[in-house]
Amino acid sequence: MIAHLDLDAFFAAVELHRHPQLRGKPVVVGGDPDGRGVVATASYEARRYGIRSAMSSAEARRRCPGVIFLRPDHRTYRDWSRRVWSLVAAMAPVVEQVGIDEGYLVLPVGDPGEQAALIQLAIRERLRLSCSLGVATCKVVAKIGSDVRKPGGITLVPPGGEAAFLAPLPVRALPGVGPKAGARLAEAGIATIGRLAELADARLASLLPGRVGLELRRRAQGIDPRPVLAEPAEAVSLSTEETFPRDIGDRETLHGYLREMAGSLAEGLVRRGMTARTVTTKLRYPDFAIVTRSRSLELGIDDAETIADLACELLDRAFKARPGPVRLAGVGVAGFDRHKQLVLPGTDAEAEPVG
DNA sequence: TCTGGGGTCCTAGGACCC
DNA sequence: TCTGGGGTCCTAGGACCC
Ligand SMILES: [Mg+2]
Ligand SMILES: [Mg+2]
Repeated sequence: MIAHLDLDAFFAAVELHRHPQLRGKPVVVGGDPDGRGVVATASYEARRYGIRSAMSSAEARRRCPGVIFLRPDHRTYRDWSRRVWSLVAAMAPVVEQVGIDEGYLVLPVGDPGEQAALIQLAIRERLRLSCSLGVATCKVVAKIGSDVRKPGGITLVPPGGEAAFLAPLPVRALPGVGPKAGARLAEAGIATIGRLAELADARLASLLPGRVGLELRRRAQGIDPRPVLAEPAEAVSLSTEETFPRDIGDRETLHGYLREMAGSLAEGLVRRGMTARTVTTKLRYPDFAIVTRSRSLELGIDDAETIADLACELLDRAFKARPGPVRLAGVGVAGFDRHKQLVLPGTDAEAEPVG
């Protein structure tokens, strides 16, 4: 059996440790309510006012004028996250962290419900943090399980009971069914995971085309062969972006921001001992449309100048397709290679034509 | 003064290769 | 010489997750 563990209102919970006088009050961790900020996490008291993650901070304040806003402090959350996951790692044989506040674990031998309760208790007693767990035979069922009795819940789905557990739940509870897929399914009258699970091939293909639909139907049936991985996945991209308080149309001003972002990306690459072969510039326009332009090089780079020059050139290219102003600009790098990698002598064999 | 920031993965067409 | 069938890489866009 495996478990999915998810910390409850994690950012808000960490902030309540730093500001205990705020306990019991509605608290939002998020961006500027007088600007373009959004809610990252709302405390459970704030949720009583209908405040939710991703809601604009201005809307959150309309719903609860007395709500206390705190800016996110990711470094501190990462520190707390490390404490949680090293504690869990000491109690479970295999741990795969998949986000700052959640992960999968293989439970130690013994009664799975008891083991999950022990881990939950340890996190509560040692770190004073609340978490929820789902225990099941596969990832997707464990993950949904951790969600259904939040906060502070444990849900155990017995082997063989997966499909029956999932069937009555709303289709949006299935990870991978987001706003778009959820709306398409709702239009078609598919409200529950059970209905998705029993869709015939043709109907599925018309509603959720491609491999995505096939995979979601398998998950809806409680079938998910993904293993719990002991090794963290290698990063495939690194990016930084900024939403401006006011839209910016001036090319030179944007170049300045892009150069700054290029600098922090270069730092990130050097710190990781990586080089990148692809640079991408991203723009978001007032109508929320996103335009990206990217360019790949033959050799990897990790210096601020080169990334900055490319990012600015890509912005100019994007502006030819669609001129500004923009509300957001960003730069990303991808196509990583290990820095100072040993170059091996060529081992290519001559390939034969096929067919 | 609606709508963050950092990510992953998928799709689809064209280039190019065998 | 009316037209195969892969495969990979690149680019751009998009859905989704926390
Ligand atoms: Mg959580
Ligand atoms: Mg989570």
